[in-house]
Amino acid sequence: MSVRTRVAPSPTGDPHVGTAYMALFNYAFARRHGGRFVLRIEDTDRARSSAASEEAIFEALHWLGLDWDEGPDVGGPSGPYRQSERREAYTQHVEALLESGKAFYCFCSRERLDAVRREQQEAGQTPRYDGHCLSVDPDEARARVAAGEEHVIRLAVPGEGTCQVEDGLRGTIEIPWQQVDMQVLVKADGFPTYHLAVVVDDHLMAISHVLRGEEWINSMPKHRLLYDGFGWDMPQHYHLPLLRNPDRSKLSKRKNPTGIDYYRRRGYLPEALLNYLALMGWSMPDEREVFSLAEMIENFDIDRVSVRGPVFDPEKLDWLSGQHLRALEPQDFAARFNEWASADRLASLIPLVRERTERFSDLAGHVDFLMGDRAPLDTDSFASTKRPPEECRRILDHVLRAVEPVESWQRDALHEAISSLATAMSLKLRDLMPTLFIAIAGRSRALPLFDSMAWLGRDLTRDRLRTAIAALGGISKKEAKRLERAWRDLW
RNA sequence: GUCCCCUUCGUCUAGAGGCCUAGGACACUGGGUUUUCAUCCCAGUAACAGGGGUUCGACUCCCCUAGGGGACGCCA
Repeated sequence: MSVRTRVAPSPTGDPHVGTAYMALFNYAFARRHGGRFVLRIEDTDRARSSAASEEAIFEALHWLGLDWDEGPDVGGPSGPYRQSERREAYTQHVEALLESGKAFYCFCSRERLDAVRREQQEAGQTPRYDGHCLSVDPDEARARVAAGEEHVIRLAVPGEGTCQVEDGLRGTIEIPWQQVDMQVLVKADGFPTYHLAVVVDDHLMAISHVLRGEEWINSMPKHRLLYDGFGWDMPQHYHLPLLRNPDRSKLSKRKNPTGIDYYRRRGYLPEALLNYLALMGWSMPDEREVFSLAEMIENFDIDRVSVRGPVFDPEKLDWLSGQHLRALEPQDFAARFNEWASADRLASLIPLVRERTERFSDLAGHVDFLMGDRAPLDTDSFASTKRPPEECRRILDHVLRAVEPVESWQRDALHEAISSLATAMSLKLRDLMPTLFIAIAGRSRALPLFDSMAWLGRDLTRDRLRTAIAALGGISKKEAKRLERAWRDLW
């Protein structure tokens, strides 16, 4: 059997380092075994998926050099590779499940579902569908569906016993069926959920080995039921550990920069990021730590993956980046630098600096905090704002919250979000700005701030606000509560 | 709360019963090279969560406890 692996990101938001991590291991595994690596887009969530995000995923993976043999943009024998374009496959297969009684129509209202869930939670049980619509006669159900009644399709789950599943890294895992929910397979909008789509697609695309995040372990029984229901063999599954924040919770953008683009913009070499990610849970047989993607592939052995959730450590990434950078020949170094400080990026800065420039030598001084890192900050850095650290922290905390929901990270949207924040705080925008200038640019006079924030991008901006707050003494648990309340009272 | 997974230096890890006085890397500390800084080199601090077994022998196997994480959505 030939080896085929896949990475299956969902195109919502900015491409995540977790996606790069999964892509890397699936890529290395496929290459090591002379197999094929597939990119599949899981865009079954109509509300959140976007074409822009999909494009950003392609771009990010290309930058990393993790090229796929089959995918939505390059095609392949198992296409289409976008789940939204594979709907007949799902409806056709779920029909078989319906006929054999392994899936059933459900007409329950969300209100009823919420009520049931609440009761179960109060009774200390695992929230789970109570099987209400299981008792609806199949013919009656069909009639109701035909009459246009809103419905979903659910997976029928055994009431007793335990399910055994195999994880390549952990061995046999047993989960009581009682714990497994009668998962929705097809939503009211006719789109499949992840669980249906992933099983159908992995089979139809002949995926032989699934390397995915640990968060999916508890879904294996549902998938097992589907594979059995279809009469298919289950691919070998390996659940890789989740990348962690320093507090060991799952790596999240609230606590860490998680965008691939963040690392790209800060000038990390893609090979360094890949090298670092490879070290998260995997090691070379000879314990070498600095290596290339080719060397990783050459030595890749899934059994050398450890299952402990590794904390993402930016300092070690920095060191690795230095190792790769210094290994470059001067002309390559220059070429790579050129690539990073691309003509397009530079050109996008010109409108901001032109009015302020008389000689080219003025330029570096203007864009230093954009192309480069912002100067390191401490409490004194904010002296010019004439605000005590506590107030600066409050402003920055609230700015962080205010820009969080901004979808299109553009100047006008940022301007609007922060203006309304100022109004809500009973401040003039210009009273709020000095603090923000220090946090973002590191000085009180700099290029237009909203343009700068837009240019920096979401992660970099968020990171600067966060590090500025830390420089101001940080936020204690008590203060966090106070800020949370103050924020809520604002609106 | 229920279920599942995990537990070696601060962090990433090596370790598949005796090779372990537990090795390496980052970070940190000290020293050296260097006009500065950085690089580089050398040295140092620092860990098997706890308790029971199994065994002649446990970091390695089993059980319990504790801690951490994850899942419990018509999100993936």
